[in-house]
Amino acid sequence: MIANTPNIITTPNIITPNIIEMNRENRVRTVSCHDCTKASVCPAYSAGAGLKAGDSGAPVHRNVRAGQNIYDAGDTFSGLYMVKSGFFKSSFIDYNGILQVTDFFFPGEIFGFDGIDGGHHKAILEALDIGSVCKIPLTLDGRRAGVLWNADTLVVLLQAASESISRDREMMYVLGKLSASRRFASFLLDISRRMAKSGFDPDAFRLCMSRNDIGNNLCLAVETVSRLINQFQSQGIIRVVRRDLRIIDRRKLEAVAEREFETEHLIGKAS
Amino acid sequence: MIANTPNIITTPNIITPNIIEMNRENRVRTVSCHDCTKASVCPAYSAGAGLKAGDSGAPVHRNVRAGQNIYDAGDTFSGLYMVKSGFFKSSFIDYNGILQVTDFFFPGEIFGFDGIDGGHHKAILEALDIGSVCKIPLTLDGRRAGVLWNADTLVVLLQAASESISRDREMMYVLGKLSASRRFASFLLDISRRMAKSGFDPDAFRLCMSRNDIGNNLCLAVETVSRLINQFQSQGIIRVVRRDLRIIDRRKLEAVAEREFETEHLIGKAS
DNA sequence: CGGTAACTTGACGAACATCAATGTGAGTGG
DNA sequence: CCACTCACATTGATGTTCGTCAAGTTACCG
Repeated sequence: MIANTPNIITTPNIITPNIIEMNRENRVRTVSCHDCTKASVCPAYSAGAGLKAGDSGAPVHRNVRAGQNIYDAGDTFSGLYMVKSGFFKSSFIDYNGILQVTDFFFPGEIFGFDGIDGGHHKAILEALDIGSVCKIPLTLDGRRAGVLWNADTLVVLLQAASESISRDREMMYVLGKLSASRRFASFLLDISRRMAKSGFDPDAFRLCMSRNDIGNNLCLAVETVSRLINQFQSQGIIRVVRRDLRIIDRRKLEAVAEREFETEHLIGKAS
Repeated sequence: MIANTPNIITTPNIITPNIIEMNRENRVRTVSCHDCTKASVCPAYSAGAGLKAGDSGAPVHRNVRAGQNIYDAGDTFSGLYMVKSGFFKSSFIDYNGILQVTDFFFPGEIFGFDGIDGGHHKAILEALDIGSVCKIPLTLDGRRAGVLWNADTLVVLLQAASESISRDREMMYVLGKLSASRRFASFLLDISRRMAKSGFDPDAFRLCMSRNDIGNNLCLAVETVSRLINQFQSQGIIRVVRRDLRIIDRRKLEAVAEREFETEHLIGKAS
């Protein structure tokens, strides 16, 4: 999918690793890691600081349109990805052929861990909008890391993996133990938090995914999600127009997520 | 909890790293990593091969009794643990004070990742039986790994973390999408597989955890677990006497887990 | 033994899925 | 500019799974 080394254009900037950016299919431009707004959270930055453009371990930038896949299930693992802009969806197809949305990714976040164990990606990674990612090449042949990788970098990766584990644990809890309304409230708060972390307004944002994706991710029927949106809206907690969402009463939303606030069970009841 | 360096007893064996074993409180004995049956799957083995007993990075062996904790929520992260024998339970307490059983660990498996992100353990790790673990000291001050750790070792850890992520994803799927009977069937198959991997009989083993723990882990009521055990038993799939379980018809168990086999919905129905 | 924790069994209802029908808006093409 | 389409979203009616409550039963440990 990503042209790895062949199309690399060497630029005057040879002190810092260069990034190949592909605009609409074949247009590419190189960017310096130093200019990257995500450098502070990027494991490639510390590791690649001494790399030259064209080195096999140099990060590769890629632009995508909505609906495009970064990788598919079964693709050979060849590195991790840092979201530079846009929003991404991670899903996989279970042995019954049913799609399962496992996660969403926001700018500044790292994905691709699903490919380390076993050497092949288990998930499908799809762009939900126009966006860009930076691929951090990483080879794990046997037990030896790619030559460009030092212990410091791997610690950063280990920390990212650990964060991913923590989030998954949280998610297991949400799926297993929480009612539909608490799940949805938790979901909104999580999105809001990550939006803020990515530099967006935590109280007014555009839901980048469909109701279907939300339902799938929370393991709720689409209809339930729809009803919850309405319920929250009529309770003055949020305000939604299509996919644009505004959190009106964050306190109340948190209360719902933590059960302090008993939501009227409008769902599944004959009115 | 674990005395780290003070009680180390240096032995004649100084070529390989030595392990401190503490029997009933204060009795300790040193063991060589070379004699360890889990060396092939242990990240400490490759990393520690050149260490001497007493070195700060040397693995530390510890024996535990049922009910003892390896670490508690909030404990400072100081390393990962490899299960040498026995069975362990990982749980945490959510912000509502409710206990959530997240995982079980079998001989040869590694736990402790919950402490890497943030530097403090989020989980409580309890021994379900008499057993022993080997602590693999690992410090992550800032972004720098403990001096004894090389890139190779960290790759092993990264792979273990990735496996943990894969397992968690699987679990999210189980919790969110599967019916009670499919969950329980999946649970039994998972236990069986891991039992086999640990060198036990995959078809006849002792459930090391209580019904309560199973229910909690699968996010099912204890009563439901009890009913499912009965149901599976009357369908000739398993045979259970207290905690001793035998898989009679593995094919059928797999079919239940994958929905091919429609379990009679004996539950919640007036007979 | 007797007391407690673990487990089983039954009855009932609530929460949510499912089914079905309708609404809505972004494209597309004339 | 208007019809047409198609995916996405809403809304209502009905049914099933599983949690909850309650009352046993059994093992276990002093």
